[in-house]
Amino acid sequence: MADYVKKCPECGGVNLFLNREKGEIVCRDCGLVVEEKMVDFGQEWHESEPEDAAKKRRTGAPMTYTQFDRGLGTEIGQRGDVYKLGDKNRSKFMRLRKWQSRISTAIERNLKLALAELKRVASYLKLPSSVEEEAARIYTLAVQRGLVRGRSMESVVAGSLYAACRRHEVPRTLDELSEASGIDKKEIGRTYRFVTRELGISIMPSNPIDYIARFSSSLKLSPETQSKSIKILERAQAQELTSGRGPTGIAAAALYVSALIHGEKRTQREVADVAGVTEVTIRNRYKELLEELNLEKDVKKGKKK
DNA sequence: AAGACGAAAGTGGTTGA
DNA sequence: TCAACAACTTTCGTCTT
Repeated sequence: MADYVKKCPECGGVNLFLNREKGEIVCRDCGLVVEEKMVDFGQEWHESEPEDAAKKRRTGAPMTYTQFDRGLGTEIGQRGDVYKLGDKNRSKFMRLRKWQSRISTAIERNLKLALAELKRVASYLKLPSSVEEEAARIYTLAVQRGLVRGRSMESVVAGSLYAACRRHEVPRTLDELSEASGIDKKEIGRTYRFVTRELGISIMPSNPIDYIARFSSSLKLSPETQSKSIKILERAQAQELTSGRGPTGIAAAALYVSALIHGEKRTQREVADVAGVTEVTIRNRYKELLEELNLEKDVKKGKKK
């Protein structure tokens, strides 16, 4: 499912990730979309059954959204970088301005505020623009369904972003979302669950491997260590070691082991902080990994270096 | 002195009656 | 709605480097 190719033109990172499903290559260090072959990011409720009018109807007025999607989709295709962000924003707000004439002012005003907040949080987290767009779409749907009622706008924004991250397999932890948005972690989790359930958005359980790139670069580990940890994770998954466990803990443990193997020792504390788990959790996962995958000898080899 | 290890008790979320 | 349960955290004492 994942291939690693060449280097990111923006930051020189090696964490380029090809997502075949969506046909895009994303740099996981800086979030740059390096290449995008497939334009349509539309959700399944739009694209999967274009002729099925009954199903379409359940999300309200699909044509408006489809146009919205398409318009943005072509923009994302450009080799956007920080310097071009300004242009993108401008055209997005132009588009929003167009909406003003069509949509009631109450909803429109809320959206404007919310999208500004969304943009702020997204850029704080350095999220790819595709994720930001997805989150905006989710939020818009949530507003139309009246899901914001009784909840703060900010928490729904955070929840939408979290959902968008998960869908695009560039996961951020609830802690990170919480720090960026200033919303309580629990609250984000709640609205996230609520919104995804109400909108019928299905989300795969997040994969520990998705966290590796980011943790690894925070810890300044070598690419070898990083790919080794992914191999470890793949083996662990094959042996059902990962199910039911928190993905961040497993990712952290795999990274810790593989750092030991390659003689790039990091303390449990360091890894734990980056991953947002405790040392104890790392130890537990670490122990499981060692005995299930007999990595003891490899670790010893690493120590000699 | 710092890190690693493990036991024990506590917390918040999920599940199933 | 409530109790059981698993994963994770907190805290703390001991061992290792």
